[in-house]
Amino acid sequence: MKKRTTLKQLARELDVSISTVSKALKNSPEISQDTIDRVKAFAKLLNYRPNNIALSLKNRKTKTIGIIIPDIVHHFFTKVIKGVEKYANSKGYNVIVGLSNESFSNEVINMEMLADGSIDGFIISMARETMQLQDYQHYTETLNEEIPLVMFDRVVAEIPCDKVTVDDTKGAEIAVDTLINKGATKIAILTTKDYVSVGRLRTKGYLEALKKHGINPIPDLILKIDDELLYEDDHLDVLEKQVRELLLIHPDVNGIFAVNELYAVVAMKVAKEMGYEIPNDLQVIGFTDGMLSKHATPTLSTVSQHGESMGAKAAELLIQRIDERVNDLPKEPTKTVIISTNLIQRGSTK
Amino acid sequence: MKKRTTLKQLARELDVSISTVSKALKNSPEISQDTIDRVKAFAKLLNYRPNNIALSLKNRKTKTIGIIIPDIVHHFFTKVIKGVEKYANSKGYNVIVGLSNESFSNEVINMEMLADGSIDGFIISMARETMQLQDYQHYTETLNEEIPLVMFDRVVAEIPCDKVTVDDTKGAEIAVDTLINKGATKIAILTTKDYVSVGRLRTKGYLEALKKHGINPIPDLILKIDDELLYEDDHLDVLEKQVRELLLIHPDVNGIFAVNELYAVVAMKVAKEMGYEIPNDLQVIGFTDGMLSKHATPTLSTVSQHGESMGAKAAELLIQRIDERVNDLPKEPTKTVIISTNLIQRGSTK
DNA sequence: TAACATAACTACAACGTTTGCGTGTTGATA
DNA sequence: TATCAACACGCAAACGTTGTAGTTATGTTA
Repeated sequence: MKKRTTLKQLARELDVSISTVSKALKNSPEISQDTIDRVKAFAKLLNYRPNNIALSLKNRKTKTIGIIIPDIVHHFFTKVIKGVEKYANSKGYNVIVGLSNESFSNEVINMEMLADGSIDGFIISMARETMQLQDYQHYTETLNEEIPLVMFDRVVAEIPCDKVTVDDTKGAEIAVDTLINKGATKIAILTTKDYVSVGRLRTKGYLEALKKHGINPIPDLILKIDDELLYEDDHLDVLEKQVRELLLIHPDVNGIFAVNELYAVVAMKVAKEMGYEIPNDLQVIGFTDGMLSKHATPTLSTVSQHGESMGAKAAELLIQRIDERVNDLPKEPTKTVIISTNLIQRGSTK
Repeated sequence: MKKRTTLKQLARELDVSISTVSKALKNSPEISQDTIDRVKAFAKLLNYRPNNIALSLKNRKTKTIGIIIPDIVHHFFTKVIKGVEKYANSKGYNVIVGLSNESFSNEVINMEMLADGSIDGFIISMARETMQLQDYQHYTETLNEEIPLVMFDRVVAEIPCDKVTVDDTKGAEIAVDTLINKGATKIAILTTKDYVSVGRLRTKGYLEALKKHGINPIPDLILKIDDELLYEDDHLDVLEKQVRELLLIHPDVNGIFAVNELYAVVAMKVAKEMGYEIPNDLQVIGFTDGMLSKHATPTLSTVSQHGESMGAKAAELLIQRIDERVNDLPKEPTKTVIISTNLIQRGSTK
């Protein structure tokens, strides 16, 4: 295997010491201009590039951050990665991606692989299974090892770390509020089981909006979907069936709020098949502004989560913590940044 | 900054040498069982984990591969990453992601950042700008430094490296063939400018299918869209307008083949607005099987690219090259693996 | 009891950097 | 002609590992 150019090689060939080469390349005043020029010229000739691994070892930092997400085939997470990447790159950091595939053990394994010194800190959104099991040991261990950790979107109060979330409750409330203001009187919600924090919070917002308008919630209209494997193709049928049943029993539903865009799009599809005119007979609002929302028919009104901003913010918080750690600065208390949502109105609402 | 447990610390506290600790942890026969047990117990107590950076430095390999893609907010690339990740992880590799955002300079910068020893090899899909400029110096340099490189999807013949592509021509041909067999007689194609290799190849397949059936291509029906910034929201209007014009001038078009799913979905939207019934008046087939295809109305028939397989294959090829390199094996000639496509028939065709 | 084998360690170099400090050579000063 | 800066550079340690080559004791054999 051909070895890359090293300081040692340059030193040998130029007949000076390694330190001289190193210093020359850094324009150290200790070195004569003459030598500096010679070294630099030769280094360029041999295409010398300092070895980052050696630097990482010496400096005890890798300038790399790890992001662990449940699923990359998911527009929202993809946006977050983009935000993380952008900010991180601007600060000279690289981003290493780990996928948990919603599995607890994958999450643990991935984190362990990276916690061997490969990264300076983590950005994480919990796997579904982790939320179910409520086993957060790997997070606390990471924190114990003083590896900074920032959670986003799917967070949990028990872990004392910086967090970036969306104001799920508020976003949902505004969505439902809008539905009501646009004339919807009987509004269903398509949400997830309660262990998914975002589902729970968005449901809360839904209920609050109803309450504000003096509407009594009807249990039948709250569809808590078991999203296990939902993004695997076949399992959407279950959702379709449930929506169909709901509309059969309550044909006068005229508003639907879905906690993600996929649910919303499926709901629209079923409703259209059943003869509903959207938005005239039935108005729909989703959550998360992805490809589907933009290109569904009709286009879907939705609560935008600003994934990219979330990613950038998470990266910012993390890098702050890393600096704090390496410079032995006093520890700031952990903070939770809430990225505000906004409602994008499109064709599925009046 | 708290430092992690190292061999040195263990050695000091156990009052043995560093080498003894290292060997004990590896069950070396040189070390007495007694000592092995003591060391291991203490190591576990202090939660010792070998420092990967130090290992990377020593072994001159990082067990990390870099993947550079034009855009992560793109279902296809996302699938590829997933495939790469899965395979790489199974071989003990981590994956570090760089985004070029379709920009040449970003691509170069990203590659340079990683070529400092941070990774053992690259998996790349070219940025659009790189294809336009046809400046491949950064690839050849990488190759010169003997850093293995595998290109996928957007590849170019000039670079002597392993490649993974889809049989774009064949896939397109089958799609158009199917359209014809299902009764379409006047078929338009929505494609990209020719510098995008996949666009060019798919157009070729389109032409071949027509030829096979003795249909004369009509230049008007070949829409080469400048996809600069296409995925930025506003710029879809341009596409819409062009499709609309096409259908106004040639209202008897009864088949559309689009080289990606977004074009297909937009075309369907425009056609529906203009009163076409899909698939009765007009049949549509796209390329790339993503979220949009599955959830459009009607659902979109499409040529599936098997992104995940492509990613896995690329990772496999790359890791082979890395092994070849570190073990100084004889160099195999470069190969190009073609992942076959298949047509998924859904609602947009009869 | 001298010679030697064996078990159980330890020392050291190396991977590629950076950096504080030491050192040898100039030329100028007293 | 001693003395002393200033200059230009080299040395060595450190980051955390691993593996090869010693180095001790102890025990065995002739």
